[in-house]
Amino acid sequence: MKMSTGVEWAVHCCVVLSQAEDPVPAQRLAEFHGISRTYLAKHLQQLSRAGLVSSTEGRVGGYVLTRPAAEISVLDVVQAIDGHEPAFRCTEIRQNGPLPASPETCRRACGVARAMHTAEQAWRDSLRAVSVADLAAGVLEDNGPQTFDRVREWLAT
Amino acid sequence: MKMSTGVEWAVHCCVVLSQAEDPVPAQRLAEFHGISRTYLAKHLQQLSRAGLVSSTEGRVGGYVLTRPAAEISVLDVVQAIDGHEPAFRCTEIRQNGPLPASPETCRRACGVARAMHTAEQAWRDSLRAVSVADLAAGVLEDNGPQTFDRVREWLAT
DNA sequence: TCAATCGCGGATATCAGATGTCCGTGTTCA
DNA sequence: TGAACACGGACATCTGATATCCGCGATTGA
Ligand code: SF4
Ligand code: SF4
Repeated sequence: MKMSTGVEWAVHCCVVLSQAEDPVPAQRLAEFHGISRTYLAKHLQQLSRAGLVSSTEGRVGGYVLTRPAAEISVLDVVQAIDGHEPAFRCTEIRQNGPLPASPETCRRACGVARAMHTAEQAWRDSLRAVSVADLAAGVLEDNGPQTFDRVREWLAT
Repeated sequence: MKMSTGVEWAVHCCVVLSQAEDPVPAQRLAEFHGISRTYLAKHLQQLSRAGLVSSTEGRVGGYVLTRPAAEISVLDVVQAIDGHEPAFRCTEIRQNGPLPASPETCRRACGVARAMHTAEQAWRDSLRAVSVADLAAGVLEDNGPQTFDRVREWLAT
């Protein structure tokens, strides 16, 4: 049970993008976070395909959020990077062995699968309740009010 | 984000064990579910180390639950197999780059990590609310009242 | 027009962990 | 004493995550 580390990168990038007024190239986002440029590019493309960010090509291109940060939940970012596959995947072992469950009882998920899916639903609900804007506010609280001014200043360099 | 498939095996084994009156050898549990004997043995050892089942060696050995099924939650089984590591692991990328966060602000987890951990807590709470006994009751409901009689009969073979 | 900068997608390499097997040891019981 | 069993370690294998690279097309400013 491990989440892709790219999720952390993507979330941080979204927070930064929420504070930038111009498109930010992947190059810049990568060096700001001290991470691999080429690999981050892959994840930004995933965000793009998910419709969370939009890209502009060419000389002064880069990435911009497509919606206000308050309308982008952490769940959106997580699912854009990590996919929509549930963590628990039923192998239907109840259909194996000397006493297999009958096909008609297998039409709906068994109790085990139901419990797992309910738990994952609770997890998703919790992540959906937090937006990128909330996170940005948290950063200000933790690092001081001028934090994003410094970020914008560095991005303009 | 993927849970070990051994979790499904382990949960099913616990349900079966909750209905057996004698110790059940790994061999038998494996063929009942149509899965690998040697690999399942590994997982049963993990359950044993976690204190969920107890093993008796020797000629008529096997596995028995150490507690009533109602006192074993699905979370217990999941953590015994999958470990206690959180799915989200902070890499502290806020300390990288041209504007690193100061060491004292990094003493506590940032907003991103807090949101992730809260969500995982909700997931654990949901799994903790379901016991192996609950699952066994669900099986009876899905597969008919004589299901476990047939299971016990086969185990006695 | 031309060169530099940028996003995009595919191919590829690398690596860690999950999955699965095997064997030697010790233990119990018929 | 031998058969059946649990246990742990040492492997082998396979999958997916991680990471890099290259060629392409788009855009912009010199
Ligand atoms: S009992 Fe549930 S988890 Fe197990 S094989 Fe059946 S549907 Fe899948
Ligand atoms: S912002 Fe949170 S998740 Fe990101 S590096 Fe800092 S502590 Fe880790």
